[in-house]
Amino acid sequence: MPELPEVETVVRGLRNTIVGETISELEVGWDKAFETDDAYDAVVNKTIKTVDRRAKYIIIRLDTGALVVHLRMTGKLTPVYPEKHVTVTLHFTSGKSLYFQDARKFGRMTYTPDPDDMLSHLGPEPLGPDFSVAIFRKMLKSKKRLIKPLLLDQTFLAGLGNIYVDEALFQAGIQPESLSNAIPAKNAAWLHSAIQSILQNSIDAQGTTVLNFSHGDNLTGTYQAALQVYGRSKEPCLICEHPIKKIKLGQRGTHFCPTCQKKFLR
DNA sequence: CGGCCATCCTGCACGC
DNA sequence: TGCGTGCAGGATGGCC
Repeated sequence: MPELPEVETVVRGLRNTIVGETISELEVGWDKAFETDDAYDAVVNKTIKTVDRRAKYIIIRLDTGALVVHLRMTGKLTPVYPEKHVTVTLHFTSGKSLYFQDARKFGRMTYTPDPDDMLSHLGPEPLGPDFSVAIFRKMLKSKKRLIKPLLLDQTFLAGLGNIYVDEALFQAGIQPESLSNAIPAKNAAWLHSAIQSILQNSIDAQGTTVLNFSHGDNLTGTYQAALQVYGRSKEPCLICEHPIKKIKLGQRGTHFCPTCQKKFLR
């Protein structure tokens, strides 16, 4: 499923392909994918000005207002007509189209007059300029929550998904059931560093690959091979060879090394 | 407030 | 081979 780096790659592709296009028609193939209420008039005959990313949301800004897209698990945006699972289509006056393809139908497209307001509940961007180690330490101290569900909470920190949280906690030596306010300063700094490097390395890896903008189905090549705990249940830890453990935490599959990652409770 | 649960969906891995 | 079952997951909202 698309994590933040995949969404960033999609956004960069869209900047090259749909900016400047004028929407001539909005076609909804799956009602829940786009609540149309007043959207039709707000969207048709509008021109795409910019494409931005906020966390895992894609913001397609129009003359006024914006289309906000979340790909969730299986969503893709592609200029090539996919034979199946098309939930929304934007047709352009140029004759081109943009297809929202989503096999599992979790993805959503929304029209909003004010995207910044719509997304104002989100926490800081992990790669943003304000997300310093000092700030992060304060954020962790201010909560008394299990670290894994906390990192997945988009109002706390925006853009991390299940896979990258498991990887970041492994790199920082923190057991996922640790309490946020009990994490030592050193581990908090490692976690901060791990979050940023995992995201940045993954973005860089995709940026160096030739990809069309329909990319985003899976973790591709480079980064897939770099996963150290996710999906490696019962396989030996790459550091200590102890079997990787998998538990359920906050409804999510959670992978960690019981010996390399310490459980901080107070 | 924090944690847990169900919900939405369908492809896919697995077992018989 | 083919079928049935269960799992996967991001975000939201309800409940205790």
